[in-house]
Amino acid sequence: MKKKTTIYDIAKALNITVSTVSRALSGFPAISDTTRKAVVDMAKKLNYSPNKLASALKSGKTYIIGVIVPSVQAHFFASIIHCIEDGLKDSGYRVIIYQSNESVENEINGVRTLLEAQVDGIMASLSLETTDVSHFNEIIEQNKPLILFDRVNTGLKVPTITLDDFNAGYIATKHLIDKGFKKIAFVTTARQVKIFNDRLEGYKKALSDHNFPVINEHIVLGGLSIKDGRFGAGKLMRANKPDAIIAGDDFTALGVIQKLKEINETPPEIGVIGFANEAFSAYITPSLSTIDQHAAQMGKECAKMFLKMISQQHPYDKIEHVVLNPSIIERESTDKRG
Amino acid sequence: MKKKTTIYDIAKALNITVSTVSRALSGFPAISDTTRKAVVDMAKKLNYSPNKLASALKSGKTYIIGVIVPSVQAHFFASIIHCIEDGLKDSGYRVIIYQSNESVENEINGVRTLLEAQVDGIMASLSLETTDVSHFNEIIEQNKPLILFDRVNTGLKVPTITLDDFNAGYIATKHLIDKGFKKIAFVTTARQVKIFNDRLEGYKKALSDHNFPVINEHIVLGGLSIKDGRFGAGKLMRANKPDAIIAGDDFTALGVIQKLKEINETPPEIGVIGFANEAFSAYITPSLSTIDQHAAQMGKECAKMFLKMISQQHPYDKIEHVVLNPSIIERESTDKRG
DNA sequence: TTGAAAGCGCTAACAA
DNA sequence: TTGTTAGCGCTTTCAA
Repeated sequence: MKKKTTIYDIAKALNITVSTVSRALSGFPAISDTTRKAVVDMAKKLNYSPNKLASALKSGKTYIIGVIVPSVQAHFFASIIHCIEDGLKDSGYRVIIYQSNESVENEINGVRTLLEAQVDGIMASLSLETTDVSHFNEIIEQNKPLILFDRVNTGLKVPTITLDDFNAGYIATKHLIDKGFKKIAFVTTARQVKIFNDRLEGYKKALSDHNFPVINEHIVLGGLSIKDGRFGAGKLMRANKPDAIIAGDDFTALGVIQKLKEINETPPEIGVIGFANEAFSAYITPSLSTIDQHAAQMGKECAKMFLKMISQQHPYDKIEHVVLNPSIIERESTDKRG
Repeated sequence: MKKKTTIYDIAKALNITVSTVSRALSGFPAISDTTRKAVVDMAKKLNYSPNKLASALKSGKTYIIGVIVPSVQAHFFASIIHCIEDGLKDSGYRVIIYQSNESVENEINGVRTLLEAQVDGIMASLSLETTDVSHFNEIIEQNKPLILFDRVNTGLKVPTITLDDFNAGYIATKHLIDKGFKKIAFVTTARQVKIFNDRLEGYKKALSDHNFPVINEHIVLGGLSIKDGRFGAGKLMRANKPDAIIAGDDFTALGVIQKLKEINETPPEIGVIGFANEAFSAYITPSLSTIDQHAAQMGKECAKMFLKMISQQHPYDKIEHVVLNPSIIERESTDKRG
């Protein structure tokens, strides 16, 4: 195994000192063009590759930022990550991803691991399990930027990028009302997570704004998954049948649709709408109406926010909260005719 | 901004030396229990968090391995990553993901970035653009494990984990033949990428094994996407119409199905099968028959291979090639009755 | 414009 | 069982 070349090798070969080499390589201004060229050429010749670890150890900056998400298998988070990377790469920052798999324990581990890796900042979307958020405090204490997105928690005094989920719930409901549905049910998670609560509240508000009663047995609290969707739809259709169902996310909506098809109430006979615009939502039959959560924009805003925070001398000098507006994507599953 | 605690702070507080602290913290055996306990307690008290950078710089091991994939937005790669992480976490290794977005340039950058970050090894699946693979040589020269998976290249003398794609193409074709389809077409990429070539060859072999002619105009070479699928299906249905279409991947198959539905040749009237078992494939209408690529198993094998490589004194002492067998998932799109 | 030298936080060989 | 000390490869202050 051949020894890796360091700036010492370059220095020795050119009979200059490491400081000169370091300066030449890092674009320091006060360097003669000849020296710089000689160094760069020699670096290439010796096949030099900088050790970012050493640089980071000395300078205290790794140019790596950590992103904690529940799972990259959800299209929404994959998109966000993609856009965060995109928005950050011109500034030389790289992203490292940590998946919590919806477990607080993993999330705590993630924060620790990323901090030990000396990341320059962290962006996170909370796991469904997370209620206590004290494990994030260490980031703030180290004065490193922490940005929460989508699944946030008001207990932390940090910038957030969110969707207006109350409004998301509201417009989903209003859309169904506008389409002529009169008995609208809601299948969602029993967990006390802000964004899901907000959607439910938006639903209730929309109902009462339009003089519809909020019927308790029309709200099914369970989980969010295809299975939960099937279960929820089954339960709803057994008694006091609704004529439309809002599902907490697109996976759940898919389960609802499957169940409804099985019992010959194929949407839009019963209207169905979801949240998140997953990859499959446009392609199932009937295609699923859903609320678009603007993953791309959310990722972009995260990147922008991070850049803004490190440009301030104190990252938490002013804490901004960006709220994006959801929009509805109308497809067949709510397209009731007549 | 308060100063971070280091092992020096712990040493000072306990009136011992840093080496003792280091040993106590890293589970070195020859340490008295009292000292160890004192150190651990003090570490907790001072809220100590190790600087992995410094440790890595000194020890030469970061316990981070880099994974280069075309995109995490493809369900297949997201699953693989998940399983790689899973198989590696017990050994203390973390994964950092780099997306090539199907561009060689990004791939080259990825290798460089990961190497500069001093990863302990790299796993990669090649971009569609990649033909020259010399940028991977540096990894081998540094004697670090490199494992290629799924989209591999025989030019590199490294372990590989692949699917038997020839067989994948063969069984997809055979499945259609068994179902009674007689004029089977193939829509795939024009790029010379091994796995796609292999599938096509498997298709040809299956045809000739069953005494069907290989008809040139039944092979449409373009790209792989929903759009390409629509285009391919359109082109095929214009002249010398096939009665079944194999698509290079599930996205392309989705496009094919969309087009066929539009012209009232809804599958399985015309049979359609894809590759990859994407997230949506089970849920579209008709549900899509496809070839399962065993992402989970592939990820597991990658992790296993890496662990094996680092356990040898020279990672490339013996180079293994793991080939997984594809299996077919039969759904509605090929379920021709009578 | 360049050099000398200290040190980032940790590990590990050697000594005691 | 613990201490001493020399680095890992780089950046950066101070001096020349």
